[in-house]
Amino acid sequence: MAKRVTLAEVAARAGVSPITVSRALRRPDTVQAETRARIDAAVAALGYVPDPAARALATGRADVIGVLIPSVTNAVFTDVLSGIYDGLADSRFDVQYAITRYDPGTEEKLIGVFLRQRPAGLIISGIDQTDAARRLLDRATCPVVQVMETGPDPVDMMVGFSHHDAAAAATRHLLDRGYRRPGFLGARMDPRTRRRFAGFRAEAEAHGVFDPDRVETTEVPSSVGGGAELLRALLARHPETDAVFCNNDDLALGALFEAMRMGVLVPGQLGICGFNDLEMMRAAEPPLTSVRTNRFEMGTRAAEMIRARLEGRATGPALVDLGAQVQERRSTQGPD
Amino acid sequence: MAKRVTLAEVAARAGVSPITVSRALRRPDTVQAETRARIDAAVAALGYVPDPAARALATGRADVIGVLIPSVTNAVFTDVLSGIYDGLADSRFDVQYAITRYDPGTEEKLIGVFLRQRPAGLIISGIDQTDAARRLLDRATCPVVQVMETGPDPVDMMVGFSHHDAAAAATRHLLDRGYRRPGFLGARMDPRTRRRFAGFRAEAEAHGVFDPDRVETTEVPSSVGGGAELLRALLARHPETDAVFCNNDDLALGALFEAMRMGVLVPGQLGICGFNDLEMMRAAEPPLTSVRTNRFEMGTRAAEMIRARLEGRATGPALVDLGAQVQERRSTQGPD
DNA sequence: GGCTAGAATGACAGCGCTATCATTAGATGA
DNA sequence: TCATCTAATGATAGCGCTGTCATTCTAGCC
Repeated sequence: MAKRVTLAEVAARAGVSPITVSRALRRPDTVQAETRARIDAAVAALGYVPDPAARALATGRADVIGVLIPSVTNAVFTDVLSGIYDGLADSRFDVQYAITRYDPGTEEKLIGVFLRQRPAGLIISGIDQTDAARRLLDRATCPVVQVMETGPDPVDMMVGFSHHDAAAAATRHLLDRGYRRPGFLGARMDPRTRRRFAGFRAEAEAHGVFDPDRVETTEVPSSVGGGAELLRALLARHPETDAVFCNNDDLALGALFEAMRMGVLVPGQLGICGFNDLEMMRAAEPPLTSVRTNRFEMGTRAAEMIRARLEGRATGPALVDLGAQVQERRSTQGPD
Repeated sequence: MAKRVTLAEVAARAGVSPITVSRALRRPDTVQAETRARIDAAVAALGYVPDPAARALATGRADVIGVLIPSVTNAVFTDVLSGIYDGLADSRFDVQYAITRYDPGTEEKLIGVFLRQRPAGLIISGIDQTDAARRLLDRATCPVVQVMETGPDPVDMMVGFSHHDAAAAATRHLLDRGYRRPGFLGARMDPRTRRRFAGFRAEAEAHGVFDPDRVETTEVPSSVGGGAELLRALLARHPETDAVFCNNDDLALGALFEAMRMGVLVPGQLGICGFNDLEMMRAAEPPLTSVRTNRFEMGTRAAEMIRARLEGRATGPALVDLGAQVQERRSTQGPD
């Protein structure tokens, strides 16, 4: 591989001491312009790149932002990841991520592993950490951001939205459009999913239209095919159902296809509303109503909050609620 | 944060020297069972976790597998990433990824950054590295795996399939089913996309049915909405088109929805074939034909190849072709 | 001229771990 | 019994960098 070039070699070539090179690289303003120029030339000539491990050992800090997400094959999380990556693009920080597989125990273990590396910052998904994980985080000396949702008692900072309220708003939209026998389709009932269900339920109950038997859920991960199955099962039991709030867009898309197969007209006989507002929702036929969650921005904001803290800049509020917006489309135009 | 516990503290508690603790952790068989037991107890009692930076500095090797992918919001790559992650799950290695944004220059830079950390292994996407990147990789002292496709002259190891041949097979399938005026829809014409187009073209030409004017492409990233637009544009110019080979599944889904909007019957008036065989293809109505690319397995195999090399186990062939399989579904059943 | 403040640079030690060689204790064989 | 070998453990140094303090130099001032 590329021959290792050390600070000392750069220093020798520039005719200065290693520590001066180190300074020139990290705080250029503390080194005379002329010296800096010689050093820069030597760096370029030798193709020097600092060794992150040595730096981490010497400073007791790694220039790493750790990110914990449940899954990397779920677009919801990769959108956030992408935002984080973007928000850190022109910084000295690297993103290092790990996957919890929706398991709090795994998350707890990974938090420990990350903290041992003294990361510059930590971004974790959601608010459902174990007690032990919570204690670890409370003692962390780096900024911590919880993303994906808002809730009481943040560890440190938080960017997200209320899944309960977002689901309630979507449900209200269905009722506003005249649907009266709404059902709920859900897969992989993780905590956020449950809070969405709670929002659906609360709103439906407030209008006296909640029927626990029109709730169709499964523990398996969500998928388009799963959405089709859930709708089929629900309509078999409750053909009177006139709308479904789907826990996410994959399920909604599956529901749409299944409705087509069954000859059920959308939106006339069945309203369909998804959650997350993936790009495909707008392009579907009929276009599918969904709830826009600002995932990319969640990532960029989380990154920015950490950077502001680390760079000693003024930080905004510690809790940022990005809200969620019901994107009304034809699939919930109302019953015939 | 968790108080730092060093090797020395563990050693003191176990009544041995630090180096013995180090050995007990890394090569337990070289330490007497009784000693090891004392050490393990001390490790557990103190909650010791090794400092990766110090280890990397001392060994000149980081226990990191670097992964370079073009994008993290494209399911194609995250499936591979997920496979890699899975294949490394019970190992001492961490995955560290970086995003090239489909830009060879960025990729080149990132390869340099990664190599500087002396990773245990490197996984990169595709075969279109710059000359400079290629030179860097050739001099790398760690295993390197190119994933996503196969090609001549691997840097080291390779797992993938021929995009050209896979596209040709899909095209042949369309022709076998009786379609005679096939078109091509493509977005973000990166090198792999181009090779798929070349496969389509070669096969269509071999059957005398290629018309360069039935090719509709755009440079913007692919999306469902984009697929709809491309199909609309193609059919506006060439209403005689009786089938489309779509460069990926998003485009195919968009094409399906657009066909619905236009009242074009699928598969009777228009056959639609996608690429990658995402889960939704099977669940669509009509179910959409696509080309299965074994992305998760690509990841696990790449991880396994690196592990085998690092652990000195017998390595299989350096070039693994996982092929790609046309999944025939109703959307290409044939014209009326 | 002598003194001081501040800017620029350097010397030194050490971060936590492991590679390398050295040492010790016990086993083996003639 | 003594040399010889092997297994187990230890002492030492150093990976590449940066924190801390020390030193040098220049400019400015009375």
